[in-house]
Amino acid sequence: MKKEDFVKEITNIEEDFAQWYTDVVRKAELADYTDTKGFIAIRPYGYALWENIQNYTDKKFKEVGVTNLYMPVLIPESMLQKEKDHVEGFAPEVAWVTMGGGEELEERLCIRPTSETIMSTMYAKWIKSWRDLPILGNQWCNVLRWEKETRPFLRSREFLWQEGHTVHETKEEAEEMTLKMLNIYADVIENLLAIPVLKGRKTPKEQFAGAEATYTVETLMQDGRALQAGTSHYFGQNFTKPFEVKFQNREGKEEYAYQTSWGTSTRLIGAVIMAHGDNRGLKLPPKVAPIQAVIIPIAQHKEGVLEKATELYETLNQHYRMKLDDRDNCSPGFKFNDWEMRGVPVRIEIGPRDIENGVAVLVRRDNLEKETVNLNELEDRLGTLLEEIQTSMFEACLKRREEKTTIAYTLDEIVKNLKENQGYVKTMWCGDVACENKIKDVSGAHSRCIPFQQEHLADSCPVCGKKADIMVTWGRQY
RNA sequence: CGGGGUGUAGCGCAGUUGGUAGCGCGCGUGGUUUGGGACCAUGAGGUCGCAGGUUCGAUCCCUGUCACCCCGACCA
Repeated sequence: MKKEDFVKEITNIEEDFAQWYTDVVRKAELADYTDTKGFIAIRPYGYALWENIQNYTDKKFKEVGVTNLYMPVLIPESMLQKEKDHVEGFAPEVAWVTMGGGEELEERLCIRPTSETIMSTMYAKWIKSWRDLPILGNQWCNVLRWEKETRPFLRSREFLWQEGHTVHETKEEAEEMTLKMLNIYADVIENLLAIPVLKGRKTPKEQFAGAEATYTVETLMQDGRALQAGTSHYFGQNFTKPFEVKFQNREGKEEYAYQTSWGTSTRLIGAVIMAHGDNRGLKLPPKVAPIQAVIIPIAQHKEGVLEKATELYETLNQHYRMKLDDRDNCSPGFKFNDWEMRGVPVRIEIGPRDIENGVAVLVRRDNLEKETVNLNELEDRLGTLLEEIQTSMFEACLKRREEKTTIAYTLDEIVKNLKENQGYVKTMWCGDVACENKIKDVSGAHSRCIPFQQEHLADSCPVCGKKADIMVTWGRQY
């Protein structure tokens, strides 16, 4: 087969980013479409990625005292109705169960789009006194949202996520928890997934249905579109009042508790694909890669090659997630491309020539640089190389984000910058939702957030010209 | 949900002015190969997205529907 034919295997990333994305999802065997719209099958390689994200995140949760629990997938309609804003926000995309055991149900049950209502209901039963607080619960589960437009990992009708729901004695403690969890998300995304985040608070318009404040970690993809990667909400007493989550405080008086919730999903897999990938396919940061290095024997039928490769595998596999590709029905060249498509950070080539010289060849996926390493230094070098790759992938991503971030002082500039550069546009904002809507209408960009790191760019709002002292970052989103 | 596009073998595509299908890759088997997508031989694999309609006959024409992709509106 000629080389040009293989190039067509996935769409060129510069030509059609969206198609490139779905090609990579399929060719790297992360996920596949099923017969039901918006429901994907996550394949073993994609699920392994999710498990690595889960393990890292779950450990961070537990370090701050969060414990896992599980709530039912079905929620009675009356329970969902209790918080007005929340229902209004979610009702349009809820799926309902109306039959059971062949009979119509007395009350229809919704398939959870999120679990604030049932969590609050159960917490109300468990909380009597201030001594029962805080409750720091989290569940790893699936939820359903009947989306119109779907795309693997980024927006499917069913998705896997974690949702944490905590209840506190005081407003201050709940607010502190909200930010603590946001910082864990930032840690996961930056340190594990090698994607820089923009931390900030959502504008009231973009806030979660029922929240008093929503904080977000925003990421930017290679095509310049923004992706909300995780959110953390402070609810105040918005849910504890209708759900009667009450406790006797230290003075013996009955009081409503303060609540938070926070979530991140398999969408993070989509973020990894779109933040790092290239025309060879997926590019995985070493820390999250299911396979950190693949060993490819060259001329493996020759005396001693496979033995040496196996020996290397067994040694390295004690400290790294390794794979030995000993398939005898494909050529080395095929294997190189195959593992590049799957984004494995390092490839180790070992052939007769290397064995004779006591070396192996290491090739890094991120920039395809090759180096020859003595076998007795291989283990150490692999370790430092994986760290180097992790760091340089983060830096490359950060650099792209900086290049795609601009400042605008007028409405025209916002539109112009988004058209020319995509990416983030920073402006001042007066705080009026009318100006926010205006920007969305003319540019197609939503406010990403009010970044924690504020800058004073100007004195007035680019839309209405009134006094503005809030800086907002805008961008077109997924 | 509006505008546009695409559905033929696992993947990429031909094709039949209406007479029920072919190519390349991949896959099975045997052999030769192996430092960037190997080669020879041989073989398996398709109710032409689905449902109606027109017709002696539909993969092809008509209608509907479903799925996927793109651009908008809505959302993790």
